[in-house]
Formats: sequence, structure tokens, C-alpha cells
Amino acid sequence: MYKSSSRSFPVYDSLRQAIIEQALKPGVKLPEDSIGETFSVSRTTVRNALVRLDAEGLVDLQPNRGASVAVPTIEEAHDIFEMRQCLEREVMQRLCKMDVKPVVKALKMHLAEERKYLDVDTTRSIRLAGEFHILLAELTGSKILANYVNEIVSRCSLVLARFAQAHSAKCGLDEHTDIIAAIEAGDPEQAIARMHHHLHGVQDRALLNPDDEEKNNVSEILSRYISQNN
Amino acid sequence: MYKSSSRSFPVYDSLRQAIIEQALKPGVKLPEDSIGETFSVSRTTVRNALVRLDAEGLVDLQPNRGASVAVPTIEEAHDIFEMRQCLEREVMQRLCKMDVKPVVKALKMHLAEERKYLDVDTTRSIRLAGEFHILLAELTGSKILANYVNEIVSRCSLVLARFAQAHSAKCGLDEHTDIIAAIEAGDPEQAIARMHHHLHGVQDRALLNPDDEEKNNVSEILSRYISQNN
DNA sequence: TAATCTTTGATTGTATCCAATAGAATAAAT
DNA sequence: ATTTATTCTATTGGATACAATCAAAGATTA
Repeated sequence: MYKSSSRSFPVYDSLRQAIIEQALKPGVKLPEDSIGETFSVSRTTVRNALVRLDAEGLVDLQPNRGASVAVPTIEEAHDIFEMRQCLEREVMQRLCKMDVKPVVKALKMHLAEERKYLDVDTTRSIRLAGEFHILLAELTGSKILANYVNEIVSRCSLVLARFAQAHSAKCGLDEHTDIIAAIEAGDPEQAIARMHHHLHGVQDRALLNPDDEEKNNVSEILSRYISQNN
Repeated sequence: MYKSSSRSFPVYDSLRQAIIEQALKPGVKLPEDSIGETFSVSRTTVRNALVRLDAEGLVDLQPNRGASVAVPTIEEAHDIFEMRQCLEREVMQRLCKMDVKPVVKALKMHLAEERKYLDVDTTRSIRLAGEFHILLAELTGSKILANYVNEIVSRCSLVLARFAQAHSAKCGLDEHTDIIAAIEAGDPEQAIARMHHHLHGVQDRALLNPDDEEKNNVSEILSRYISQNN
């Protein structure tokens, strides 16, 4: 849908990657000028990239106030995860109806890659874990479903960046293995159940934190200190 | 997600509406110059709107060749309808879990509106029929789900414009009534079944046409005449 | 005549420019 | 001392301008 030939694509792609990998954290300002300088392009070009990212929900583009990395609220966080459950459920449903042999083969190859970088390259490991879910969606053959999953997985990264502890981002390799096994068995019920359990785990580690919403909420944090000083 | 204060919004919104209502048919070129003239804005502004529409899949923006209304293939058409089934199923599921009273009230008000313009104002009638599905999604309270449904309903309009007969676009008022009844009864199974049936009907009328894909395919049409001339 | 090359006109891609706005810093007033 | 006005600066919104590209028409060749 987005042609890589344009000059704005590298800008879009880099920003996207940086946001997903949490190098650019929620709320960080994205001034057109400085971004244009780093990529040696004009503001016009940067703007195009920002508009696309805004449409995807990764960037918040406010009139006359510029762009910043989107800051999901706790309500949006739940909304995003619920939507993800719905979409990935559909992926499981469809995959189990297909000829699972080539599907399983592709998945196992990816799994090997995941295992290879586990405990070696954390950034890459997290990226691969996310791409596992995108691969699942792509294997259904539905471009639209794959697109939606891709989008929702990105937004989940944003949610994790906002609410989760550092280590809770990596989703379990074993659970990925179990999901593949269920698909290989052609058992949709089990595949769906395992995916649900897997995603629920990620969600819980993110949204049931002791810090929870207070993490970036100054007044909440300060309120804990008031009583101590009295 | 998209702020209406900007100057590009009216351009975006008008184009979108025109495409959905099939005033701009699939494949029609959208030159930046002439669009800018009609709205009295610069190409920069038009371009922004086009980028957004491209991201939504309503417009096809090809490098150095400009924008045109997207032309879904028959495969994409099926893909879009399948995705729609998935999303609207989720809507039914969620609505039935809620307090259905205010939901049903809002739906019945909308239905009255639909009935009012049936056989009176065809354009408005079709628009209202589409908005019924968007209203359903909005009533779940999930912004993201509502957004996706909105997008997929628009793309379904494109599919209808490409493949369906003129009259097959209007989706039945009675079926909408039945769906509301199922929600009112708090019966998710039935609500889902009725929605599925409803959407399947729309899909069939569109994609099981005698013309089918050949509608805009010159070589296919001409091939029917070759044998007659021999 | 058919095929390939060349030119031309129209349209897009992108940089630059100026006006408008927001937010900060300073000054004035209560 | 705290609030309210008033600059001032940084940044965005959007128009314009020019270079790059494409598609079609015309010219050239076989």
C-alpha cells in the first residue's frame, strides 16, 4: 500500500521501527525540522511520513502543536489488546483450515531464528517475537488481515512502552512452540485457546503492574510522599 | 485521529464521501491540480488528503503516476468481505454482553431514520444503511473496533462499485430490524448468525453477478463477440 | 507498414518561503 | 507575591517554485 520509492518512506520506516523498539518513547516530541536534518530531506517529506504514522495510530499529530509519539491511555491499552485477541483468534481459525504443512514449516524456521537470538541480542529477540505474530497473519494469505495484525502489534508495543516493566516485553518462546504444535495438529480450538492464553499473559504482565497507570503520572507518585512527611 | 481543523480535512472528507457513494468510481484519476482548484487549496494540501486516503485503502497512490480511486480485484473483494464478517461478528459478540437497553434505543432511532428515507432518497438511504453498521460498532465503546469497521465498510462500498449491479447496494431494512431484535433478546448466537446471513447476502448480490469480474474487463467482454463473427 | 526513437506537454516529487500560531520569557499591574 | 499583559522565539500550516518523471504524439528508420 505504501510505495518504498518515495523519499518519505525511509523516514516513515525508521520512525516506525524506533517507536516499536521503544527507542522513541511515548510522548516524545517529533519536530519536523530536526527529523528532516537527520534524514537530509525537507519538512514536506517528513510531514508525509508523520501523516502516515498518525493514520496508523503510532504518532499523535495535533494541529499547530506538531507530532509526538502517541501516548495510549489505560483504556486504549485495554482496547488495543482486546482487538488484538479478536484478530489473532481469526488468524488461528483460518490457519487451521488450511494445508498446515507449509505453514508449520515456515513457522518452525522462524522459531529457530527466535531461539538463535534469545539471550544473545535482546532487541532483535523482541523484534523477532513480534514478527512471529505478523508471520502467522501473513500465512493466512489475507493481505488485509495481515495488515491489521501488523498495525495492532505495533500499537501493542506502544502500550508496553507506556505501561510495562522492561523485561515483560519478551513473549515466551515456549508458548510460540505450543501454538505451532496446535496448528500442526489442525486443532482450531486448542490453537485459539493457546493464543488467547499467550496474549493474555503479555497483557497481564503489562497492565497488571504494581506501578500501573501511575508510572508516568507525577501527581499520583507525589501523593505517596505527602503522608510520609506529616 | 484526524483533526478537522486542518485545511486538508474537507478535501479528504469530500473525496471519501464521493468514493463511498460511488460518485467517483474505481479507477478514476484524481489529479492534484484540479482537485486543488475545486477546493481552492494548494497541491500540498490535496496531497495530504490523498496520502490519508491511500493509507485507508480507498485511493491508490502510485509513484510518479498520481492518485486514482482504488480498484479492488476479485480476490481483494473476497478478502475484504471475509474481514468484515470477522469484525462485525466481534461487534455482535460485544454488544450482547453489554447493557442492551440504551444500545437498542439508539439502534431503533437510527432504524426510524432509515425507514424515513427508504424509496425517497436513494443516496441517503444507502448512506444510512452503511452508517447502521458503523453505529453498531461505535456502540461497543471500542474506538479501535469502530475505526476498523468504518474502514472496512468504506472498502466494501468500493467493492460494490466495482462488481455489483446498481440496485444490489442497498442492504435490507428488515434484516437490520431482525439483528436489533436479536441484540434486544441478548442472544449472541442469533445476533451473530443474523449478521452473518445479512452480510453474506450483500456479498452474494455483489460477487455472484453474471457479469462478475468481466464487468470492466474489456478483453473478457470482447472475447464473447469473437465467436459470433465467425 | 510496423517498430523504435525523440520530443513535447502534463503531472508529480520535493525544497523553499512566508504567514499564522503556540508557548516561553519578560514586563506591568494589582 | 501573584496574577495578567505583552513581547519574542521556535515551530507549524500551507502556497509557490522548480526539477524530475511519465505518457502520448510525432519523427525516424528499417
